Amino acid sequence: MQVIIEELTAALRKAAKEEGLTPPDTIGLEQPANREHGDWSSNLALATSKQAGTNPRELATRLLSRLEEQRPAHVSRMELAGPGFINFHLDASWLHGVLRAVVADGVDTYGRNQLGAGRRINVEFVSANPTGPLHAGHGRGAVYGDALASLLEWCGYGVTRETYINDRGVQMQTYANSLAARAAGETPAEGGYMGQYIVDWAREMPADADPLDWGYTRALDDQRDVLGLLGIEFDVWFSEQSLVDSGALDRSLQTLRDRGVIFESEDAVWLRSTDYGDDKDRVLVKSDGEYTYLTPDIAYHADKFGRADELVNVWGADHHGYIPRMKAAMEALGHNREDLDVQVTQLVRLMRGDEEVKLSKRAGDIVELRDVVEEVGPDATRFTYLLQSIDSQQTFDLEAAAAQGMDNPVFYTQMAHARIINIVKKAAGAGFERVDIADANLSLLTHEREVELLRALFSGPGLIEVAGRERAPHRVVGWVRELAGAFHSFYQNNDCYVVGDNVSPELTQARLWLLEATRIGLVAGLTLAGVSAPDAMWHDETDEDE
RNA sequence: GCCCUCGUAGCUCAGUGGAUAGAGCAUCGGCCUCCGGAGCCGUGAGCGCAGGUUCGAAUCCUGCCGAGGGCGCCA
Repeated sequence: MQVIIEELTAALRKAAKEEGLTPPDTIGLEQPANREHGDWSSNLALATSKQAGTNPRELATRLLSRLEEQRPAHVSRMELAGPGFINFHLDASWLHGVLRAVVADGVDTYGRNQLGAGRRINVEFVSANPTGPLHAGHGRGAVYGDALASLLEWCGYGVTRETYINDRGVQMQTYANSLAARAAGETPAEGGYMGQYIVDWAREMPADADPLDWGYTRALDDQRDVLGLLGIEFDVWFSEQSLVDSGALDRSLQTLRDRGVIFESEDAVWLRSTDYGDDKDRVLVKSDGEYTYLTPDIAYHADKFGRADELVNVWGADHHGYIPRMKAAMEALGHNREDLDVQVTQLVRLMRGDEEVKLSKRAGDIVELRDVVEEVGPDATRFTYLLQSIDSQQTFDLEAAAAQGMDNPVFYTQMAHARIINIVKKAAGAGFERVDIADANLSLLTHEREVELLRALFSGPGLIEVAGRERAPHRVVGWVRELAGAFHSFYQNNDCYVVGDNVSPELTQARLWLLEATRIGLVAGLTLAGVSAPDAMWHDETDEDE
């Protein structure tokens, strides 16, 4: 599918060499935003004019005459433009090859790449304390982490989805105490968990149950359940306690000691993290003999490095200050700091229309993720979380996310898929089944709307690779919305009926294949987002007979 | 005070160093008997401020202003 880039690049490189220049390793070639600037544009002359000892426009003119001697395939016209760009105008024929390639790939292959080259990558996300339900903020990290994992799989990584359970330490004990207090009809002690869910769960708890064990299971089940609603399943639920039980924690502490990066002071054990870029040294073992939070987490990350080549952590914004010390610790253990990538999700503000949603019915000062999913549905929840870059704070409007209308991006995108399914069904009803693609005359697809659709399909794979590199699944979502938009424009246009009195059977065939390619793109994009591609957006009486 | 993220259209947000910065909603003006109904087409309006690097900066660097978050022998 990228063959057009290779051909144009090769032609440009050849022309540069003929001019006695050493072309850069990667020749700039892009699809200009402005269609008047052609289908493809190269900055080669701008980038090498200094080397050539002439001005960019002069150089571009010379390169153009070289290119004219052996015009690359599909090129209908080339021109010098602006400060020295070389613009290529192509026949629509280059896109017909794209259509064939998309269809040959199918939904399971379209857009895949080998960015990861089979490297093992561990994506850790959610990692919430097993002391209560997940809230809306967790939802953003959960959906982001899951979509990122899917994206990385698509980019040729071997992916492990993992979450860390903070199942030891004071938080757990506080939680158990709070449950016990509520079970006894008392208010939890100062600093305890005050949410309504504690009251509810204490009521469920059998009288003879151990609040710690029972509460742990109850919270984890709740988390697993709500994640399941969103289609999120972890390969590994990693217990912090297991690091103590297995001796892994002591071993990693010993390794740090052996490496000479530990010192003792004021009755505490410290990591000399300032040697590795941290702004202060960190306590690993407190003067009372207890570990800090950091210590088991170091052992945990060391364990993950034993199972993967690269680590990605998805953390909430409130943990960002923790990054330098964890990177320092990994470097102190001999790992590459670049192999630990921490992605930080900024805060989510929940709205319902114009009104800010601050309180959950049950959880005290947070809104439960479960409430969000139940109000807007799994697909819309995922899609909405994924609309924006995690670097920006997000305003999540429950009302808008739940709306059944084209204003809602998830509905809009899924609707494109449903429309395609329906058109194909109607075509079949009119006696049109797709012929073999080799027998279809794709060169009939030259309408502006058709060309736009094909361009969107062309750009998908490149965009997915960029998204994978940038760890930015929201870009895939942006792309699939664009594809849906291109389809809706095509669909709505009165010149582009697939089946109709004014449409030749040959054109119907070509358009059916265009629909199939579009369907593949939509399914691939929606799948990467973890969102369904429904065949219909609603049912009426006649449909329900089936 | 130091660190992180953000600051783009009236609003919510995109934008891999490229040319005239995009989309949705809202405004205004057209269109829609057709495959499926919540549409389609067009219009106006913007890169927080000041420097710097570059042939070229919303993008990279520095400073300032503003918003949010973080700076524990808490987790």
